[in-house]
Amino acid sequence: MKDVLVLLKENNIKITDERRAILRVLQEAKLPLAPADLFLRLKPSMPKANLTTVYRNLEMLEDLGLVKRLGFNKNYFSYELIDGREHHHHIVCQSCGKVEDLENISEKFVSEIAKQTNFTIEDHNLEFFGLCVICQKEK
Amino acid sequence: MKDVLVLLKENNIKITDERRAILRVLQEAKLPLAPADLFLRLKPSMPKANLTTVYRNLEMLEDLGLVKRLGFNKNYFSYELIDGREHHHHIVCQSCGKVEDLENISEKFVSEIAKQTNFTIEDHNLEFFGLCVICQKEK
DNA sequence: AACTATATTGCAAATGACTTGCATTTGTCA
DNA sequence: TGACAAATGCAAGTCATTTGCAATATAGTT
Repeated sequence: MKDVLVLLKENNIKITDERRAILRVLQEAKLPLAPADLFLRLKPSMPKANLTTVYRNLEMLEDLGLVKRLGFNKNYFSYELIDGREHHHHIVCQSCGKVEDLENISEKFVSEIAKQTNFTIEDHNLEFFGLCVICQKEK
Repeated sequence: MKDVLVLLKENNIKITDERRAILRVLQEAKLPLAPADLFLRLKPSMPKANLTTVYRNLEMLEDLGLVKRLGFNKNYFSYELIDGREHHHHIVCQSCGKVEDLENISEKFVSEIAKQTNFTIEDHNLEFFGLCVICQKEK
């Protein structure tokens, strides 16, 4: 968490209560949060939290590369703290909505695509959808 | 294209001028189109085309599995005709926006994820972003 | 501790993609 | 051709997200 504060300072970004709270909630959530959801979780400890500010801060954190925006929901984006985490992807249960992380997706795979297309690959998004173990049993 | 008309009939869906035109434009585009873009391309041959109808028809075509909705643009979805095409993915140039198809992504990859997570995998979205050959040279 | 420059916030209003209600029109099939 | 269900057009609504601007807070500097 130290690194984050340093990075903010380096970018002339002031450390406000709401920012600290947003970072904390993201960290505690351990799952991608939609702005509205983050806002709700912020409220208890920060009654004057403001949804607009949440949006602005998520955008700022994304620009700094501290947060990743994920588009697997139909009507809104979710945001996840990158912190020092490994690059990873997600698998989403289509029945209960649970999100699990996928670590260890081989980079070999990405370089294969680069070779195939001659693109320089800067980023990639891999999303998997299906039924988690619990929801499989409920069928 | 015959199969499409048969499928529509089987679902009590009427074949209207606008539907024929939408299918033709999607087919000619050979790339995913946003509803607004599709609407523009529709206009010349169909001056009374209506954006609401475009939305409604894309949704219907998606429900029938004739069209795939893609979310790699920030503010809107794009739609691509599936027709008889192989399941495939896309790589998007972050500079010029060009979209290329990726065929031959190994299914081995998907089954590996299934084993790792114990999910039943129903769907997946793989998107790659980078610089195409032309835009690499312009740097 | 007060001062200043600049960043941040809060609120209300705007935006823009997409959806919906409903009256009118059109396709299909007997 | 006629009847009925489905499709369309238009206007209005929805909802996530963005923006303008005035008020406030932060972080150096005196």
